[in-house]
Amino acid sequence: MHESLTIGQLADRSGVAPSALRYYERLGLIRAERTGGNQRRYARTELRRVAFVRISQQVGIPLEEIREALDSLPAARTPTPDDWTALSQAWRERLDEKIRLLGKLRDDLDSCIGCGCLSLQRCKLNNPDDSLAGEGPGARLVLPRPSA
Amino acid sequence: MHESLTIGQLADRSGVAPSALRYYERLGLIRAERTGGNQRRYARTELRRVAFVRISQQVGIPLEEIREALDSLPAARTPTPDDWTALSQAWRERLDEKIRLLGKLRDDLDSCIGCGCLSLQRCKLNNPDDSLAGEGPGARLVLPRPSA
DNA sequence: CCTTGAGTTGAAGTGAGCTTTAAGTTGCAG
DNA sequence: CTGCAACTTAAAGCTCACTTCAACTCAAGG
Repeated sequence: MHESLTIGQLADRSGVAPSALRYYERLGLIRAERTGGNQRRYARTELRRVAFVRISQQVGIPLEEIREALDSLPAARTPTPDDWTALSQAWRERLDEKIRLLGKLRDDLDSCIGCGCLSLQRCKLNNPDDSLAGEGPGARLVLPRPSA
Repeated sequence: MHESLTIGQLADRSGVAPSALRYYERLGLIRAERTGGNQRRYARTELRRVAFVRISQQVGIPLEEIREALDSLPAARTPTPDDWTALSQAWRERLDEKIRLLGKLRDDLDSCIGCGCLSLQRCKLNNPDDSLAGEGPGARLVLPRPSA
């Protein structure tokens, strides 16, 4: 038991529930071999994939986009650290941008809340170009969402 | 027509859909008077409440918590700028914390993705104490969510 | 061999935050 | 006073990211 992991072991090691792991597999985020009895067996490298998924979620990236990113990893060989680093580079830019926007929100917060402006429309806090928008789930047309 | 606003006018000015405004009202986030014909009429100060709701959402605060915060505003008189500033102070702390955590995530990202660690459990990126967790919607036990 | 815990599936449920729909009422411009 | 856009409601629908359930099957220790 150190070549491959059962779903329970992967769950314990990753901190992600088995049901979530099965869900991720359905979405194509991770993959598993099967035993003769149809049970999942995970290569240890899947642990890294799961880690990447969780980190990406914390950056506020939806699973579908994470899947697209993971699809860019070489399928033939086991991804090298360099592959992973390349992948995380784009995320890092999003992270930087998010941090920048939150900083702006913070700087604007007191002045805008305390000011006389009653219009979100003109308010710099609601400027679409500066929006932190377009994050998560839910059924909306255009609007922002909470995030990590 | 500059004493009170119709729902359409508030929607236009706030950038929030009428359906969302009605939803906010059901949750107790905003209030409206009614005309003889049962249509909503909003005081201009409601614009500020809507602004506060949207800003708070960008900070990653769920509507229920936003409601609790808004409930702390004086009901009797129209809230002063000072009232709003006091209210936003707590949010500002959350914002600072969020920014700090995202910064840490960013600093750890390359090193952890590039490193040999395969365990989210021990990895500083997944340390519960450092978690960006507990954000948004969805049915989960413990886990983080995307955010602004 | 037998029991028991761990794993399997598909389908349905959950929760946040809305939107959409249906069926009707109001308000104001012409 | 008529016509039409804007409003009203309750209920149902939607997305995301999962969890829970029911009904099994598998794997391994005693």
